[in-house]
Amino acid sequence: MSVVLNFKSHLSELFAQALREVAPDFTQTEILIERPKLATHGDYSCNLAMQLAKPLRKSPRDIAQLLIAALPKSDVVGKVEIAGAGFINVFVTTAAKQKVVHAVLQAGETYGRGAVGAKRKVQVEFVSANPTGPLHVGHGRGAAVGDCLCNVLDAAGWDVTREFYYNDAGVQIDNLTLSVQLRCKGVTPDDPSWPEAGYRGDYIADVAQAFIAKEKVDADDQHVQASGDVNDAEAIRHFAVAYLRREQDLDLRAFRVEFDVFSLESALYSEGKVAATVENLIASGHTYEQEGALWLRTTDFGDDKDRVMRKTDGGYTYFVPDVAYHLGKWQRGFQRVINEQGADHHSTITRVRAGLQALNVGIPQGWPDYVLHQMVTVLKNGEEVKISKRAGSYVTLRDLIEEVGCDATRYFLAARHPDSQLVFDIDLAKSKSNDNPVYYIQYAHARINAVLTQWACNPEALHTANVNFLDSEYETTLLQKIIDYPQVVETSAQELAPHLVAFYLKELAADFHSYYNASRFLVDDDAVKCARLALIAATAQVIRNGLALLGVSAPTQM
RNA sequence: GCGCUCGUAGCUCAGAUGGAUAGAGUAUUGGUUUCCGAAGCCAAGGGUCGUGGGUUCGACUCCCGCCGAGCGCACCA
Repeated sequence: MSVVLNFKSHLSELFAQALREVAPDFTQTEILIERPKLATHGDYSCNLAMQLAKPLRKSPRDIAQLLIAALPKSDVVGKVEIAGAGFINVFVTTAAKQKVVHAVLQAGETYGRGAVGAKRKVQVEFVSANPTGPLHVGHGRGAAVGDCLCNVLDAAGWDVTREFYYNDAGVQIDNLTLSVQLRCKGVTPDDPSWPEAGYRGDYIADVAQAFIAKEKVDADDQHVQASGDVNDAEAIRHFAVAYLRREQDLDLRAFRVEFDVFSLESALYSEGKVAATVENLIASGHTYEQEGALWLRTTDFGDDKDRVMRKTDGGYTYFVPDVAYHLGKWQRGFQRVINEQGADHHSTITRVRAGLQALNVGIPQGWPDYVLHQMVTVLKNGEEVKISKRAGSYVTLRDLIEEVGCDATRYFLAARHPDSQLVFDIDLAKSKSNDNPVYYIQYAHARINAVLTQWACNPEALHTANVNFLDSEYETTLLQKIIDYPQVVETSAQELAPHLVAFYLKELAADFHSYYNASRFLVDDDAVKCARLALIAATAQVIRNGLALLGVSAPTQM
């Protein structure tokens, strides 16, 4: 006999059976089981009776009465009540809830993992910063959200590939090359001859110095040796890109973010994929020539105006390699592709999708998915810091990690809905870092560890604890919260909203802290002691599992 | 002007698929430790969910108008 812990789906099945008996003609009605906000409304609530009121021409409360009478017997279901306009409120038996403790202790770090992803291949592209400067706060948000999203999808059973795409061709790289070259020749940004589009940050001087010193750089499986020849623009370009890629990589590593695949824009050209894509688009009949340029009729696919593909100078606009790149993602067999980007890139969505539709190779409309995070505003000394790459005014991800710490930075950047703008107050994060909710969660974990350490027995003994003793209000609340965890992971993956995990953990920690303050654990009665310790050990496990999804550490002491 | 995202407590933010009395944290005020970690706990005050309509048994949630904020509107990426 398997232990029922997914009460939601279990109840859903019970109500489906009752529905077949009460209203055989309406078995298609969707059965919604939700968690009521108020404890007095039970553990789970069903509004089926209200939905059936109209078609059955009966009062919701009467229908509720019939449904309850037809509900199959289950060990899970305790009290069932009709409330309000016709809600059916179900109270789950404490015995059923108590079973979660051993389930968690047995499952360990796999507790909360699900199978809805069915091992389907999903690719998440995120950060994808151009190698023209250090990573800043905005990239940090992308890194935190993207990485947590990957963790959550993985936990939900998807086969996740993390990918970083970088533009190592095009005008911005030309500007970078020129800027480094000028620096090599001793020209500084305050010189009147410094180009308008040049990069002015101090890091340009670092790159130039390294190039002149003939340094060797390892990045993305490439090993680049600087020639030191300041007149060789191609050598400078190659070196500068590798150098900045290495710097970004070090930052990402310090932020605990790792990628499976790095894709280069230049490779799309050298492998002929851009040219092939252009030919296919021309063959599709969705292009035309006008004023010496080649256009794609993106208005055929919902864009507000057509877009240039090939400029009058013969070069391609950026979105052509983008389409080629995404075609490649499709051909690599990803049923699902998610692009995590800053909201300032939202205009590319329509263009890329239009290009893919125009290719007419069976890519579904609305493919790929996008998660766009809104902009991050940085406050320092109470004033907004304007971020300008060219001017070199920056708040780098490295600064944040060093000043605030990796855990707090990750939590802060991932714990908000991507759609909402984020104010990162550096002074607050630095000077009052104890206010950060991440410490509240970690503290709960450390506290549990302290108790278990003082108990000084083998935790294996907890596997045989008699959980029947866990019946106080604090305990059932905590049990229910632990039971909710797998559902949180699933919803988080479904909504592409990793911040839900962060909020859940805060609630879990709060339930634990309340329990902790109202209870004693190292009591004389061995059976009671083991039961309580088993519960908090399970709580610690869920905290660890949740923090792991956020990429935040779970210290045993702090 | 057009498009995307948003507007919830003084501040920072949750409220998936419409549900019952809209929630946390922080700040403010008061209480809490001879006892396992007080980075904690308990309690109080604080709201016309930007605004005006609409849809229905029911709207913070869906639709329309208006006001406000951010981001886009290149043969840059």
